[in-house]
Amino acid sequence: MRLKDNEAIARQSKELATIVTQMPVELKPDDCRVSQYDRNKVTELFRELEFASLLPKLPQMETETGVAASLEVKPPEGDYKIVSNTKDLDRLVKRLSAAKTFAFDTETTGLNPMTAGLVGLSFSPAAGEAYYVPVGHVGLDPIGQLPLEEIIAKIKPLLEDKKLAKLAHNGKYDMTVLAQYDLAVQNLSFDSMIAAYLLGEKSMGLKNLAFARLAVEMTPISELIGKGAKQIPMSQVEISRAADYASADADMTLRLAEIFEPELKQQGLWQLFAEVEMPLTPVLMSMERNGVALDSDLLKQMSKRLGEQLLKLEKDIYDNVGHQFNINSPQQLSNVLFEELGLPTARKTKGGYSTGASILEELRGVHPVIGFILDYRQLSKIKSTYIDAMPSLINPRTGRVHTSFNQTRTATGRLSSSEPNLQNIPVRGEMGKEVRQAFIAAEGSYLLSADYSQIDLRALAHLSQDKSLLDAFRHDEDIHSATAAQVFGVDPGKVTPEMRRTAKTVNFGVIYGMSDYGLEQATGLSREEAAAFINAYFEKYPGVKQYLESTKEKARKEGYVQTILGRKRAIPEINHSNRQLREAAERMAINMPVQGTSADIIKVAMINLDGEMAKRQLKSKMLLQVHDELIFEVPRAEQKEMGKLAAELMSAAIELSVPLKVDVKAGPNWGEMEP
DNA sequence: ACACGGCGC
DNA sequence: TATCCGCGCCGTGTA
Repeated sequence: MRLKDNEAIARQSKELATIVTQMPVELKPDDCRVSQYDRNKVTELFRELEFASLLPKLPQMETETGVAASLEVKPPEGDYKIVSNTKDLDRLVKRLSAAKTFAFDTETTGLNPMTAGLVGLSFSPAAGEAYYVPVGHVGLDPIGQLPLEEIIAKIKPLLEDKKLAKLAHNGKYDMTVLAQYDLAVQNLSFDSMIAAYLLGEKSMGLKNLAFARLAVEMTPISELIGKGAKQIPMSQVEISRAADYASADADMTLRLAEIFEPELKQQGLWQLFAEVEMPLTPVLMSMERNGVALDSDLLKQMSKRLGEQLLKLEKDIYDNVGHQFNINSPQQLSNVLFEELGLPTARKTKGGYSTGASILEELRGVHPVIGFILDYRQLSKIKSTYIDAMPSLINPRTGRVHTSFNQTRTATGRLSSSEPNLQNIPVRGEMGKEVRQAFIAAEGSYLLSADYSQIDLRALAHLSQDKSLLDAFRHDEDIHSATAAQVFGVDPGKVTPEMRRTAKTVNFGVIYGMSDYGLEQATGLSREEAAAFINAYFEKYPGVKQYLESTKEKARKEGYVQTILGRKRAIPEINHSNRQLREAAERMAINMPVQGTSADIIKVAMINLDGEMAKRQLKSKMLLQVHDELIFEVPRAEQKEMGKLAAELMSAAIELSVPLKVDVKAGPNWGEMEP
């Protein structure tokens, strides 16, 4: 079920949306947060969405009109108070102190926590009890505000007190905002967004969760600040209205935590939550706040140079084709190549024939324009995505780019990075390298990179306990060469580069659930050769084959698969009657435990490293994580110690049946690093 | 808003 | 018989 389906349904009927939100989890009567619903409508909807098999699980009708009695959706209700004088503020501080645990939330002027201004703070020490402290509202308002300094001075000791447990929804955001006010939140012990993520909720927004899990329909923020061009900042919203809104946020966060905590425990996810995900949040916050420095001059110079090269390529392309057109439009390009020039076609898309790189690559020799187009594509991608877009993301205050690491985005447990995505900076090719050279270390420092060698395959070796794979890693063999030797049946010394390349493709292919068709596409092999290779592979690695089977079996039986730390991914379509959907589900089931175990490992490493760096009072800073790699900014004097520490703690993060090997490099920028 | 294409691991 | 190998984010064109 995709989110957009839910949203479309939600527009028509909130009640149906609620039911569908619960899908495809087994429905219990309690899950229907509606006063009534029309069973015919639901039936129709489920058939349309191919959920007919779940119809018997719908709560039974209790009346002849087909109306089931259940919970009712309500607006947020509670005792919400505004704190705008010293006496009330002092009282609030005492109340929160006594509670030992409280939820909090911030209202700000924007979405970017690095630049947003604080508008107000809300607190909830108990369900149905919340307080709003306005600090940054502007304009005339019948309700007053205390001075920012007084509020910070009194709230700071609470938020910085390690003995008081804080709850928040997307707490990294609030912590980052408050950090700009020199307030370092300690002991964020429960983030309801992360809890929802681990529990496999479809939508992680507070409003959606409150609706689906608490039967509370919260006010959308657009009701306060508007939307589109007519938006106003929260600072211009009346205090009384902001207070209700913000109080509900803190209140619902607390209530969600109360139901999520037992669920996490019951599902065996508590340790992952409390000892990995929650401790990771402040580490990510500091990485984001650290940011990374850019060589703006180099970017400018590259932009100019690439612009000139692109103009030349454009001319070459137009000359070859005979007229001008928009090369960036796949549709127009398809027309030119396949209609006008009559080149052989491959895959079809909606707008015409596919013009992807792998297809153009096949046509390289057929027409001289193809080479120019491929070059154009490559340069244009690098220029627009990685060069021209970057300067606008430099924070004027820090002069650095501060990516955002999202902890609740991926299906496997990996992090993702956005605004900008620093996890997909080019690395291959001349130009790719040059882009990386624009990511530089501060004066007197180096960038240091520590990356896991073959972590996914090591995770596979551990999970599958395949004897040959374990052996290969225990003897620190070149795994792709070892695979090639095994599968081609030659001596390790006799493996050709070609053989190794094929073996490498297959090693990765296994992790992705590759078919003979997939292998054929990815290599030059014929279908038969590909199938034979895969067969030979599984004969040499029977443990891997067995593991893949048992993983799929687990998904079929339990409905989910897991990583080494118990992280779960639901695989709802594993038993689907549509073969394509079912096989796609199988590939997800195979891939998630491997990719997710790697993610578990590096997360633990990050937490341990952050702790040890603080303990040793190192000046080095963790800047980036790129799935199997950590990048630090390291004063020259700490380079040796930091390299050793990173390698040690990354290797020791989680003990597997095979060693975890870590390679360390350093240099003045991300593009020029040496061991 | 969506599809395509393309960058990373 | 035909067949998209997993996970992301983002710029561009098209609607």
